[in-house]
Amino acid sequence: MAKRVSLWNAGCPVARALDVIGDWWSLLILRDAFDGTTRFNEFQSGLGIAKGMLASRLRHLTERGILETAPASDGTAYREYVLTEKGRGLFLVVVALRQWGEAHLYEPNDPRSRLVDRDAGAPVARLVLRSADDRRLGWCDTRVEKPDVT
Amino acid sequence: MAKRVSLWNAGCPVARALDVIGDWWSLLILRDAFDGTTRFNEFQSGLGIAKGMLASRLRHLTERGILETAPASDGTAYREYVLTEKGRGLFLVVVALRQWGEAHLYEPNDPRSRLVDRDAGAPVARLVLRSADDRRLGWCDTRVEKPDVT
DNA sequence: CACAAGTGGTCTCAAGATGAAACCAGATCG
DNA sequence: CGATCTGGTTTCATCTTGAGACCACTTGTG
Repeated sequence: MAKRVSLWNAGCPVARALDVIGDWWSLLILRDAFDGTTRFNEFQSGLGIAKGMLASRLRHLTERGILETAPASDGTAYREYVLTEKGRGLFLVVVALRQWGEAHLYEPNDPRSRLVDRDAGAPVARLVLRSADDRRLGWCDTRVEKPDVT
Repeated sequence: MAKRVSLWNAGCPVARALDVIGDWWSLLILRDAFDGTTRFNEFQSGLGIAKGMLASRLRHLTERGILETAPASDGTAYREYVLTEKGRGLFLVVVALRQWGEAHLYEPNDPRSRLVDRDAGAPVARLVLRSADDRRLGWCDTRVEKPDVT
């Protein structure tokens, strides 16, 4: 689905990433995929998305190598959508969004889903940015280095 | 700008976060903001966004407490848009997107911007998800725990 | 096997979101 | 003071999205 503007050729990885998953639905579809959803109808009823949109998004994510279709694991002739390695790489993006949402968008006691460690059952730790030599870095300890234009 | 569907009341922090910054332009605006952009015209020419859209997005981000307007730091009577504490919290989301883009969307030698440690000048380390007791966690080591519905 | 229901879509149409460009008021510059 | 820059608003044409009808194939039921 051609966007009005394509960022595909941008020299910035953020822009290129958004070109692939920057629309309203893609990250929600991925969130559900990480949560175990695999079937068209599951996505559709879970998200309340229009079928046409869902078909278009799933096609797009598949073309971009984030999802792939596989024969249904329950033995029926239907297909299911599963995350590829590349798609699983987006897990941290979803986690970062979740942690920001938890920290800034809820009152302390609002009910909300939590991401927990499967073994311990405890909430996961907050993500932290570190330098190559393992110092903790904040936003202002970093800068963006433009590519060489030589 | 009311979206067709609002996710604001979702019990999922990911959905609620996307309700705020899930559209095509918001994360790009934030990326530029993290990169030091503060003025309307800077955003507009840097992104190639239509002025109406930009005004609408900036208003939205301001209403949601992610940006705020301040008197221009250069002494003129103009205003500038700066990130709030809440907005700076989105830094890790942008970093996660960047790292995924770098890892999966570029050929090894394609030129691209990099996020580097300001002191050492070296690229930052990859984000890692850890448990409360500091074990490294992968996607399948976690699960989403739904809120109590008692 | 016949038939109803479920799955995984496509197609169409109205409404909403977006891009482009004109226009404008106040601030700044020379 | 007039020209230009900044930070928008308004309007309009176009693209995207949501809702729902429709359809082919699969599965389940008797």
